[in-house]
Amino acid sequence: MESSAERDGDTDRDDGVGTRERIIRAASRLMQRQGYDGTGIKQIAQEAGAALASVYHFFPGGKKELAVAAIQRGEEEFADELRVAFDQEEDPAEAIVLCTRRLAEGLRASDWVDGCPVTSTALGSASRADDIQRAAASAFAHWRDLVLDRLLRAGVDADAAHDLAHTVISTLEGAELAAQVSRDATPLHAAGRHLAQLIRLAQGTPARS
Amino acid sequence: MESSAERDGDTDRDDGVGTRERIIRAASRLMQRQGYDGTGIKQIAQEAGAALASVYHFFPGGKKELAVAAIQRGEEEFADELRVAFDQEEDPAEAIVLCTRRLAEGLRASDWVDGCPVTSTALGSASRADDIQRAAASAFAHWRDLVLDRLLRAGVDADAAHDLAHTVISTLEGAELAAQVSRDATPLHAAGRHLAQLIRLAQGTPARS
DNA sequence: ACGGCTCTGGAATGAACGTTCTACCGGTAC
DNA sequence: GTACCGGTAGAACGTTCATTCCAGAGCCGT
Repeated sequence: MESSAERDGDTDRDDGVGTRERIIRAASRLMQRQGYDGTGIKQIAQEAGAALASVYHFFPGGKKELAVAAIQRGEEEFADELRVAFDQEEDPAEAIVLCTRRLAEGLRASDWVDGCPVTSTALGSASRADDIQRAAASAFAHWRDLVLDRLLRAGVDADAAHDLAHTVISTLEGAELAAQVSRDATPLHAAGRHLAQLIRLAQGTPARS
Repeated sequence: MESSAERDGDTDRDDGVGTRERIIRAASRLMQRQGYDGTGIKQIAQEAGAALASVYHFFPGGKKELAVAAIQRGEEEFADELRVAFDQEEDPAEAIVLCTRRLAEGLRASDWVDGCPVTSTALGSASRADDIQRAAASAFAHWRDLVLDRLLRAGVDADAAHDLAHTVISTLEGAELAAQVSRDATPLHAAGRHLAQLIRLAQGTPARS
């Protein structure tokens, strides 16, 4: 499945990263910007600095298998961002606010083209390939579990925490989408404030008025 | 290559619905399911029961112009749903809950393929065509204004209402996305509950100073 | 009957798509 | 050395794509 160590003897030839890794990165980034159908395999190979045959060597399942790998990569990236935010802010409400701020920064830095890598890859292709739909669903579930875990540790009631974890992910996702489409970070900032409000409410702490 | 020429509901013969209208409907429905790049113009023409040349006759701008029309159609559809919900429920919080329920029903009825028509059409193509991005942004802004208007009439403080309108749209959008990808209505139901909570909170908080 | 209009049928174009194939290179193992 | 194997280069496959063009259908007021 996934081999974390990608070095044989001396490396640091090209980018210090193996070909397979470069292909995944290129696929993830391109599909994030152009969607599944809008991204060609030849384009991925070129962007990765790899040969076309190499793509099919590492991903014999073709474009679909590549999309699954790209989605899993995107899942890990955002999961890391969530973990970092929860690590930097001990208050879960503040952590979510920090998260929205980071998303807004990333979006603006890319001139509003780098949205959620999972969403754009999965939308439109999920109805044709079950593997892709399953990978995207797994990403959402994984992120939700990270939030759920933090909410439970913050003393939120179990039933409320399950619901709230859903809404945190939905709102983050939707706000990033709205911000990307509108080319304006306001949806993300509003989402951060309101999610913090909901989390504080669920914790039993009186919210800011 | 014969695949279900006409079926499902009504394929809109000459029942007073002109060719141009049928093309818009087909484009909107197909791009909603398959995205911009995943939908071919020939497929749209076939689904609409129209000639390929007719598509270019009514939409000389080609696929891009067609996508803009499809997005505008999707905008109107959801705006109507919002208005109906606000009309049926006098409490804005309950109206949003009703809205999430309707979205969940529609999603399940289509076997989780008919998500937000604007999102799937705009994602991935907006970075290449400014017209499409602008149409999608306008859709989000229009929906937001509908919510904002209702919140203001419900006595919500102006500043709070602006923010809350953003979050209502973001969360509805994100929850529909999460529900579609996960093939599970839970995100929408949770979103309804939490948005109602936020709205009631904003209604009960009088404007300060 | 007429020309003038909107709309359509079907073929054609050139480019891009995903995928497959064969030949080849640089190693390590024998 | 020779044999082998993971990885690469590039051409070729058949298909589909968006778009264009033109000849002709249907209908209109005259």
